[in-house]
Amino acid sequence: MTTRNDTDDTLALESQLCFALYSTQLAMNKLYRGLLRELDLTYPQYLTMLVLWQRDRQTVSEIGEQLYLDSATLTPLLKRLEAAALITRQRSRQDERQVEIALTEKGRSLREQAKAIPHAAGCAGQCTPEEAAELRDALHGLRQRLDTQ
Amino acid sequence: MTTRNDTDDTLALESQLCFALYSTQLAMNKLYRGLLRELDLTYPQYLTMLVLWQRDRQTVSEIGEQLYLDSATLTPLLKRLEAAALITRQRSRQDERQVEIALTEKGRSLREQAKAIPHAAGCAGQCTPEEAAELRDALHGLRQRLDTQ
DNA sequence: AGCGATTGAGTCGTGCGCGATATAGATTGG
DNA sequence: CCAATCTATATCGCGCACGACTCAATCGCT
Repeated sequence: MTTRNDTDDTLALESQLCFALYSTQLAMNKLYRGLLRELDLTYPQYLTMLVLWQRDRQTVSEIGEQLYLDSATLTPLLKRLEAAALITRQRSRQDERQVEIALTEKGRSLREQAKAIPHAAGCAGQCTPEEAAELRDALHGLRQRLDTQ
Repeated sequence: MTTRNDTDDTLALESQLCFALYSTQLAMNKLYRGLLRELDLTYPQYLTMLVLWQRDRQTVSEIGEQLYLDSATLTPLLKRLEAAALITRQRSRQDERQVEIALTEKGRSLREQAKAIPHAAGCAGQCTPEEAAELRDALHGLRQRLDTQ
C-alpha cells in the first residue's frame, strides 16, 4: 500500500531512463546548433566531419558504421557537405559499388575552427572532464547492450 | 609528448559525451520502435500519451513544457494522434487561443497495453533498476544545466 | 564461364525537431 | 474603449532517421 498503488507510476515520464536520454539529447542538440552556427554545420554533419578528420578517404558505409547511420541518412547529408565544398564523393575504382568520401582543402581547414567546440560544449554543460567521461562511458555501455539486442 | 600530440584527440568521436548521448538515443529509439509497433505509436507519440495518462485534459503548451517540445512539433503529432482516435483536440471556451487535448476511451484503454513497455525496455537494456535510476538522474542533471544556459 | 546470392549506394515516403513567421484571441495602458 | 502588446497555436521549410525498396557491381559456387 505504501509503495504500490493502482495508478502506479511505472509509466511516469520523469521516472523513465528513455525520456531522460531523449530530452537531454534534445538539449544537447540545441546547444550544438548554436555552437555550430558559425561553422555552418548541422550536428550530424559535424559528426561526419569528425569521422573524416580522424581518417580521410572513407566509404559511405565505413562512415555509417562509426555513426550508426545507414545510407538513407548519409547519402543526402553527404551531398549537402559536397554542395558546401567540404568533401568530394567519387566511385571507387576497385569496387564500383563503393563511393569514397574525401575532404577538400576547405573541409580540412575547418578542423581548426572546430577545435574550440568540445571545450565550449563542456563549459556549457558545466561538466568536469571526469564527470563527462563517466557519463560517456555509462552511455557507451548502454548503447552496446542495446545494439546487441 | 606522451599525452599530447599535434593530431590531438579532443575531436575524437568516441571521446565525446555528445556523441555517446546521440548514438545511445538512436539505439534507444530503435528499441522503442520495435516495442511500440503493436501499439501503433511512434516514440514521441508514446511520450505524449505518457503525459496524458498522468493527467488528462492539458493544453498543447502544457504538454510541450513537459516534453521540451514546441507547437511546431506537437501540432502535427497531436493531429496524428487525433486521426488515430486516441485523443480529441478542442479550443478552450475560456481562452480561445488554447487547445485542450483529452484522451478518448480508446486512448485511455491503450494504457493497459503500455504498462508492459518500461519493463520490456529495461530488460532489453539489461539495466538493473538501480543502474537505470543512476544514469537517469545524471542525465536529468545534465539536461538541467544545458537548459539554464 | 555463368548464374544466383550478396553487398553498397541511392531513392521514396513518413514522422519528427525546430527556426522563422503568421494569425487570432487576450491583456494592458492611456 | 481602443490601440499596442503579448500569448497560444498553427504553418512553412529544411534536415535528419529509417523502413522498404531498387539497381548495379561483386562474390561464391559449381
